[in-house]
Amino acid sequence: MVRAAAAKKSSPHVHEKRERRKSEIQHAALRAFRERGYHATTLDHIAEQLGVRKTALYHYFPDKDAILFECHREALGELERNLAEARRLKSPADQLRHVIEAHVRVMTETLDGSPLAFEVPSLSGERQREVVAGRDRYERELRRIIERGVRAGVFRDTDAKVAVFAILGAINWIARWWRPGGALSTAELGRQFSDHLVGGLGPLPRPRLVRSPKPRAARPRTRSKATS
Amino acid sequence: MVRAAAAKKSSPHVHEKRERRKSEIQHAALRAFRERGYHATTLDHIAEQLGVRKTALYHYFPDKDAILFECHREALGELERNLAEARRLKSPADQLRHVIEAHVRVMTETLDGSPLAFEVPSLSGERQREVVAGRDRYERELRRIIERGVRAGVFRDTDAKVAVFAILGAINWIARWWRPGGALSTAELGRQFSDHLVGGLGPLPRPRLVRSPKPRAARPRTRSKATS
DNA sequence: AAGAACTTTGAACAGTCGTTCAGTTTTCCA
DNA sequence: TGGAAAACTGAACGACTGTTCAAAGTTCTT
Repeated sequence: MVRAAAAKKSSPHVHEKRERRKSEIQHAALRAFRERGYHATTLDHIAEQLGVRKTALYHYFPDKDAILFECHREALGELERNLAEARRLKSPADQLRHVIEAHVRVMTETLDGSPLAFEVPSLSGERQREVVAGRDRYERELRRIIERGVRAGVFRDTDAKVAVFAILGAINWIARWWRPGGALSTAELGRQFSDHLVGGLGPLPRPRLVRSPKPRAARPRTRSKATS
Repeated sequence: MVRAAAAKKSSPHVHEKRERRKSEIQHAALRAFRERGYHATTLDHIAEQLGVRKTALYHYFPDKDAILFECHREALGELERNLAEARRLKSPADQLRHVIEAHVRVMTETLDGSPLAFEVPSLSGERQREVVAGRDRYERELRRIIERGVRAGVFRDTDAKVAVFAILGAINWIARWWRPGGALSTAELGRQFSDHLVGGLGPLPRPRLVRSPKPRAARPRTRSKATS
């Protein structure tokens, strides 16, 4: 115990170096997950990118799951930071715009285009619960922004839950087609996404063409309760 | 050879029954893939839902991959049929609206909410190539609709590629939160999606708030060439 | 009712991969 | 420079799971 305490404080920058290495491992893992997905990625794949045997990874993470978990923790942290920034803006439209553009930046720059969001179900037990809780917090906050926008009249009356899912789906899907070094800058991508996804919440410019003879009033008024 | 030919034509409705069973297997597989993803799904999981041992599946599909592949083929077929329907509509906005709503219907009703699109990389070799080719055809067609809308002035001048990715991302993500039996009808979900995603391509209702001092004209004019 | 065709089964195999661990190499500090 | 701490390795294990196959069970046809 005394030894452990002594070892812990022995040298601050040893611990720091270890953290840097952990981060390297995480990024190598993210790149591998992007190519093959979590389950199809072996520890050998990750280790190979680092010029190391897979057993070396166990000095930094207790198991494969933990690598994915740490990636999620970091990503969620960044997203929450974005939310905090957005809260300083006035209008719901600006807030939503900011969150979208910042989220796009996280997807492309921080996560290197990795499909982290796809791999939540790959986490097991307690870890999955924690990540899901964080994700739910984030989604709830986005929903609130939209609901305030609806109340303020800047957004069309819409199901906020569905709108948030549409927005996050579009963003998460970036992992499937965007690659670093593409012609499209992340800033421009973010801008186009926010134009598209925030703009789509505004009042409908044209009256919707009626496709069926049913009167529009017959449209059910239910608000969704999406299970899960 | 003669025997094989005779067996093939022996009875038409035997073949039909076999097809029905294949379809049952596919749907059981889809449900399993939804819960755990392709790689985390074992043949035992699929077989268990059918009250059968996993070896029985080999009478219908040569391997696990083939089950996923057949699901993809069917889904792509439906999507192409939707495109054909859309082509009969006049305006690009209506076409896009129709394709989106029909695609949402495929996601929820046909595919039972299964994340098929997530599992393209799980396919191997030749099969993956075929599915990717089909998907690319679909995406290209959507892009054309948007480009015509831009030329016609009903859509804002926007990068069609990015817009299509945003739309498909939102739709594919449905698999991650929608569950059969939810309060939201698939028709209503489709309508809200098309409102959101088509509406977002219209002219921006409000002038964009300038966040940085850089003049908007400085925005690069490049069209994206997303790698892959 | 009998035989053929179809369907399902149980056992077994083979390859993959996460994980453990004792020991070696490297790095760092006194 | 010597010794401790940290980083890494190689070998091996064990569980899982896709796949094969010969045989048993079932369904259908004549």
